[in-house]
Amino acid sequence: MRIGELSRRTGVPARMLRYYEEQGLLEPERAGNGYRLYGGAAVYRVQQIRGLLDSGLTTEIIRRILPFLDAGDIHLRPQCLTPELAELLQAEADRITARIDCLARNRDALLRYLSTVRG
Amino acid sequence: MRIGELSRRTGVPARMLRYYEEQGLLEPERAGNGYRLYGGAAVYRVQQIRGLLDSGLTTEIIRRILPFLDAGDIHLRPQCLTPELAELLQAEADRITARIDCLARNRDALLRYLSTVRG
DNA sequence: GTTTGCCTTCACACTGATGTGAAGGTTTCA
DNA sequence: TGAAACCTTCACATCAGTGTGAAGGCAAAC
Repeated sequence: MRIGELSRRTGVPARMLRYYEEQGLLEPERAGNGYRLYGGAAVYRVQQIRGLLDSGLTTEIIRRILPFLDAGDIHLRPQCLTPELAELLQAEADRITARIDCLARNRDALLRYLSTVRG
Repeated sequence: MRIGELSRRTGVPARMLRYYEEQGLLEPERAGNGYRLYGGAAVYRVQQIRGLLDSGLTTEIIRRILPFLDAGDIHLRPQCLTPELAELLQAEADRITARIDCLARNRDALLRYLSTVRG
């Protein structure tokens, strides 16, 4: 699909799809006329990017961990994982866990208040 | 305590503590000479603010939900909760849940990859 | 063949969170 | 009395993510 359809299907402005590409998060094919061409998987990919951005990750962090988030097959060879990279991924996972804990704690407090007051 | 000590104890630059105050997230007392004076609870409060900011909330959202996050007592009277406010709090709780789901999904994928490759 | 609706790149503006530093007041200590 | 270490306000800069629009190419439809 072209950029307009992807934009419509994800609700993300075409401007941002180009920006995410510039940041190395999307790599669409190009048609002969220069138009960007996205596969169906791009819809999920874009939603994933937006969710992570909205949860406080930067495009730089997302770019680094993105190859390992859908790791079905290709990256499974151990030589892809240098010790430094493993450490980075583990550190990011830990930061994400800290975010989850913080969010869960505060959301629960919010819901507790709501249910108490609502009676 | 004064701003320097709070900064030291939280690791947050004094500059940002003043900014959070400007945004309505902190309300320190003032000494006769104009110095800001924080109570001990400010340490936790600041860490809470930082955690939420790092998880994608804005100072504006934090300001709105903050009074209800520590709701031990004061705000428990139902007349504090207009239907509009309840809706807003519920909507924010839902957004937070969406963030948690997104983060957990991607963190789990990351950890799955790590444990597979590490063997 | 011109209009219409896509698409392209490029540039400039804005916003929120943050860094940096100037200019000056207060307290403490040598 | 003066230096050192606090504090104050104010202003200007930076950075990432986003909005907006200009100038122009391509393609389908009338």
